[in-house]
Amino acid sequence: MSNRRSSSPVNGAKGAPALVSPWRASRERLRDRELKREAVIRAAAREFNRKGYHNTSLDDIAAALEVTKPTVYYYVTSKEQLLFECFVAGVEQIRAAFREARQLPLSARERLSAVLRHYGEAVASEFGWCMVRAEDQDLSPAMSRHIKSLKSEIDQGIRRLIREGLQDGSIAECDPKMTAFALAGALNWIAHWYREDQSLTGAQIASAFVTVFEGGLRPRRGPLGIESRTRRRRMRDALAR
Amino acid sequence: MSNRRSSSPVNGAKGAPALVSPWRASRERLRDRELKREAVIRAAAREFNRKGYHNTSLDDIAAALEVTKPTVYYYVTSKEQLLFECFVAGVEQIRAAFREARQLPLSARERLSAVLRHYGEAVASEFGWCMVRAEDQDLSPAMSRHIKSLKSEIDQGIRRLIREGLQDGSIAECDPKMTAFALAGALNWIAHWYREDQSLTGAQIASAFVTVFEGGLRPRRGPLGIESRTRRRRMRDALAR
DNA sequence: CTGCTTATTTACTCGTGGGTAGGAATGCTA
DNA sequence: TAGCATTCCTACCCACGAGTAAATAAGCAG
Repeated sequence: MSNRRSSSPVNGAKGAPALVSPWRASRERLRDRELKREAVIRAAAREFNRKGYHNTSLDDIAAALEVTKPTVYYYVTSKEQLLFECFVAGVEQIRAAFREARQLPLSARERLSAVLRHYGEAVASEFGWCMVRAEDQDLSPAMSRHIKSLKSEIDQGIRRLIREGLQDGSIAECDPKMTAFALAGALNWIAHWYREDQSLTGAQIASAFVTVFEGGLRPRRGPLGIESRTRRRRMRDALAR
Repeated sequence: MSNRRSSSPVNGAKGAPALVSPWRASRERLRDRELKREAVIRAAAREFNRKGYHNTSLDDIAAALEVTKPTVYYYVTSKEQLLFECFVAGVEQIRAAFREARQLPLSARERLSAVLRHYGEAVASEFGWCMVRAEDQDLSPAMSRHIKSLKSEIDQGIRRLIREGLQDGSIAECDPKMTAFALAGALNWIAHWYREDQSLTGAQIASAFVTVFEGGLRPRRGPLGIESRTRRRRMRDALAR
């Protein structure tokens, strides 16, 4: 980094100015700037995550970066935009999950499960809070519309996978709309409690959830093993009590 | 209502002053006051529900009641308390659901489903938003602790029912903690979208969710009917594509 | 009628926080 | 060296909203 300047004049003196373009420095500054901008957005995400959008001031975010408020404003235009960028960062992870799943040579249910696992990981990630809890109420009508359309896209993607599962027989009879709400809701909610209990990774939680969704609460009647029969007897006893 | 006062003097003139106690008026004023207080809390719940806690000013709440801000402060001591009262009103419905379910002579899974149905209705109710989205971050440490303990009580209640279901065999093998999170999360999330789509009642939504939870996504292999076999073939075809 | 209580108002205080103006470093270009 | 762009800071503005002081209206008690 710092030696660039000292070597530059030497090359320049040899008559090869094209080799070390004079634009290089400015390109690197641009890249620097982009990195800093991302740092601002990540810092905002962390603070929102910790204290909520309304309880986080731009002074807080600036302090977390060890700069002052106007510096933050040098990289973003408003607090609202900051939230929006965090939101988009989170949503992008989920959209990637859909693209990836589309390639998999699996039944629709298995593709859905793959998407849900990624979905859960995204919600437990740094931007999960912003993605899940960015309230339309906190944003201008224009941004609110934009966010709603992104959310709707994800919702429709899940419903579509469910419908495909109904078609290929890998998913049991159900109402796609309500089922999609139930699945997404369970995963979204992770953002509310994950902070407090980090004993599991996002991936582990998502997998546990998917297992519940796939199997359901009601026990499946396979060939009855010994413990299954015991259980059934216990239940009869309990009911007879 | 209004004729009571006109008849009072007549009774009083007959020499039966004890019959119309002089305290009665003040007792009624007290009751009036309580009714007004409840109206304030309900109005707050509605406004929070529409615009969120931070985007609702006490002036808004007052305006909704067609009074002024100090009047609201005559009935509650702070905005925080207002949110807290809304929260408690919501939670109380759920606690009632647990008490009720305890009496039912059913398997644990069925009792759990009954609780979840009431739970879903409560979340879709007037106070659902406040109950579900009251952020610890928005409240003083003392209230935050109080709210957390109430929430935890509900969580433990669900886990307990799940454990009972594992014991009596009515619930399939699962991790009680994660399963409770998944179920509660799906239902809690209703508060995020129910405003927008009121085509179903809270009870209908809750029932649809419970059906999904109980059955699971994976089809159950009963005696294969014609359509089940067709589905399986379709799936093989899809996979072979 | 007089005084006490309840209920509600008008008219404020004051802290907080989003956002900005304008200047000072820093460094690149000519 | 001057000159221009980038980056960051100090010092502000100002709107909004929680909460309050104090006055007023409306009953009711003696």
